Order: sequence, then C-alpha cells, then structure tokens
Amino acid sequence: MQSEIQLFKALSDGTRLRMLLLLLENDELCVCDIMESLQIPQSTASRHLALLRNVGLVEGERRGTWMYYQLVEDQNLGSAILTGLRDNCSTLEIAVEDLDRCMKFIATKNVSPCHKGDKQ
Amino acid sequence: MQSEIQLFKALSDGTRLRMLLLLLENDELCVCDIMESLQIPQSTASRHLALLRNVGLVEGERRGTWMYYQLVEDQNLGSAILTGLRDNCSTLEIAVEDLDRCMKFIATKNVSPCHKGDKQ
DNA sequence: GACATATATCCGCATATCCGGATATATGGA
DNA sequence: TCCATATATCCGGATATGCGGATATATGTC
Repeated sequence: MQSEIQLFKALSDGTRLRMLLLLLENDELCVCDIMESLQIPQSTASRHLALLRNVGLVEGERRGTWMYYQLVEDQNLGSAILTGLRDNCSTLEIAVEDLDRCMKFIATKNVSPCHKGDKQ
Repeated sequence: MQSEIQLFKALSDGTRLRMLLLLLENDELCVCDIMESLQIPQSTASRHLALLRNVGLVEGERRGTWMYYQLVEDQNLGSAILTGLRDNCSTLEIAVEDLDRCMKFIATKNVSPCHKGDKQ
C-alpha cells in the first residue's frame, strides 16, 4: 500500500492542493504560472510539482524552456479524489484568489510570453 | 481547506490505512481487536484511532470498558476514498493477514470476552 | 560559445510526525 | 472503596517534511 500512502502524503499539503485546484481549472500551467498564482518562490513551486509528478497526479511536458504541467487523467484513486477536491474546495477564498491571479498573469503573458510583463 | 489537509494526513500512514481496511470488513472493532490484528502496542493503536476520529473517518462508542470504533458513513470526500481504498488494497498480503488475525482473535473472544483467551 | 530565461536540485534549519514505554483515566465488579 | 481491565494521554527521541536562498542544469538567441 506504499503507493497509496505516498499519494495521500502528496495530497496532505496546502500548497500542493492549491496547485491541483489550479490545474483542475486550467488544462496546463507552467512553473512560472504557478509561482505567480500562489505567490511562492520558484524553488518551492518546482519542488512541489516534482513531488506531485512522482506520485502520478501530474505530468510534465517540456516545451522550449518551459515545463507545462497537467493533471494525469484516469488514475485509479486519484481521479475520484480530484473530483471530490474540486467539489469541496474550488470555491474557497484562497482557491478563487489563486485562480484570479492565474488568469491575470496568463493574460499578461499573451502580450509578452512568460517575461512577467516587464516589456512589450 | 484545512479539513481536507487533515483528512489526507490521516490517510497518509500505513498503520491507519490498515485500521481502515480492517474496519471496512468489520462493522465495529474495539481497541484490543485492532492491536491484536495489527500486532501493535496499545498506545499506538489508541493514538491512531484518536487521530482517525478527530478527522471524522471513524467514530467511537463506549460500551462498558470497551471502546468500539466504526467507520463513519456518508462522509463527503471520505466515503469515496474508503471505497477506492478497499478496491485497491483489500487484497494486499498485509491486509489479508491483519484480517485473518482479527477473525481468529474475535473467535477467541467469543469463548472468553476480551481477555486475550488466557483462560476459559 | 556567451548570455538570458526557465526550471530543477542542493542545503541547512525549523517544524511536524511516528513510536512505544510510562502514566493517567474510566468502568465494572467484589 | 479497592482492584483489575480497557483505553487515553504524556513524554522524549528518531525520522520525515516544509521552506527558500543558493546553485546547477536545460534551452533558445545572438
């Protein structure tokens, strides 16, 4: 049952739950999207995403310098949990705020891709 | 989302998962049933059961000197997880062994209630 | 190849969790 | 009330986890 234990461990952290909630609302996000949305340092974002990937909740795909992460569909236990997580938590204030920052940041990127909007 | 975090924390421990698997197969169990089944000290059994109770996965009812624990039905996220847990883990060797010891111990108790079968 | 950006990993420190023996509490019976 | 049994809680030590700055790696551009 080690894999189930690791799955639940991965889920038992607020930062990682926020990441999953964000990915439930976005097909894919890169690391900088997530650090901006959750307002956390890059090393923290990357470390948590690596952990989520290790337990199979998330998968990453490199495109250029960016790593795009998305939820893994069709996981045994995981999918049921993610559904329940959305039902229970997606309207929480912090989740709404995260998503709001996310949308704003992505909109900025469309003007100037992944340069934090520092120039045109 | 603190309650969800606490729920997942409670689930991210092998001893507690084994307890839940055991309770999925038995309507109710007292602490001594569980310590015998899992072969763990009494303080460990009691501590983990208290934690499971605190997150609402389990409820306890005192009957005489015994505390009988059972799963809480109709939990939001919890019920879906317990179902998935049974599907994934109930046939694991350790779960089968735990259940086997449990059945044997309960049979012994029917001869001599909760005295570890040390006399008739 | 030199450089800039994006991401991953390393490291030390702070905090949380697990374990199980020792102790405290609760209940029933003599 | 005293005692035995069942359970709960306390405690200290070992291990695990989270954090974020520093550093390493990867990729694209010039």
